[in-house]
Amino acid sequence: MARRPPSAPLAAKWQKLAEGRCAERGERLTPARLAVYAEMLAHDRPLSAYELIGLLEERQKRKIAPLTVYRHLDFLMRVGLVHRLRSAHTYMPCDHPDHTHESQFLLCSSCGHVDEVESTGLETLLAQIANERGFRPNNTVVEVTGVCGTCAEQG
Amino acid sequence: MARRPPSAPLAAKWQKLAEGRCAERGERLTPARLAVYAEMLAHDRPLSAYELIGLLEERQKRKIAPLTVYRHLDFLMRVGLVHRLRSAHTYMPCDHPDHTHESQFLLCSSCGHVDEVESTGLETLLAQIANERGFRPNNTVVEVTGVCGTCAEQG
DNA sequence: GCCGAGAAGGTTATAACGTAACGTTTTCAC
DNA sequence: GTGAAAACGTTACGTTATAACCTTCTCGGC
Repeated sequence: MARRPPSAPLAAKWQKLAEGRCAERGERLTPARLAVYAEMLAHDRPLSAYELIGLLEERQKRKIAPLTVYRHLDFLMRVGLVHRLRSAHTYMPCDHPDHTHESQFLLCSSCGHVDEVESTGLETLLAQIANERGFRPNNTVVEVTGVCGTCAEQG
Repeated sequence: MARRPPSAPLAAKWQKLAEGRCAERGERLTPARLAVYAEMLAHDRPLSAYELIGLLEERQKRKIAPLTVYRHLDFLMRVGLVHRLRSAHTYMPCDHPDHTHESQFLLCSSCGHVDEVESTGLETLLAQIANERGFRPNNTVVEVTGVCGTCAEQG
């Protein structure tokens, strides 16, 4: 890459965490990948791949192909920095990037907020259910759509 | 509709259950809706909306618009006869159509088989997690992708 | 330094999934 | 029969995701 593309501002703390996560796995956190991650962190809500494309194009003043962003998203999910929300066809940064884990999500259909939950009890129970059936889990999706506490109070 | 469209053969038992389910809710199980349901029952695997369109077009020898099938699928999901698998963008008939319930799914990435599980323990736990956060659940997706017992044995 | 292998990135095109807007037909209570 | 609501059809479109292929970059070994 001739020049590093302009990126959203990224708190040093997050960048360190991201670099560490990639280094652990012998993966490369390239500027292009970092730019996608930074763009996601710059917004406090889940973004669709095409929203990301639009934001990145605006920031970098150039055309970006869908495949490019999808590849970066795949990478970021592989190293555990990003989650995909299948119910909403959106992606969001992991709220607990300091360790690898399965997550569960509570998606508010009113305000769009997503609460990332880590319930070991739930994970254990799911593992048990799979185990009873000789099933070897690979990837688990737990997404609850509804109305969050804040929105529920407001009517 | 002038003539009832030719449908996949449908065991009387399933049709009775489907009619019962619709009657309970004051919903109409029209021939077009039944045709979609029957097509799904005629295959022992989850089908995508567009696979369904193809199968129905072949059987009925006429063009069918995507929207038509999506509407019928929405109806069938609303009355609880059909589930949507978000991980796979597919739809399958409910394995326990004799009562309403939340389901969890084990999807085998090797043979494509889907095991529909009903764990009240899991439902309770999910309800508890939501409740602790003041969250009012509306729809819950639990999908575990992996390798089923049969495929795991075969290597 | 340089060179080769593999990872990463870019480009074009297209497949797959899903919905909007609008008008017509059917059903059913009255 | 008649009016209202549900169901259905048609055209067009928007969104999400991947295929195939080629170029560029990175990094270890010489």
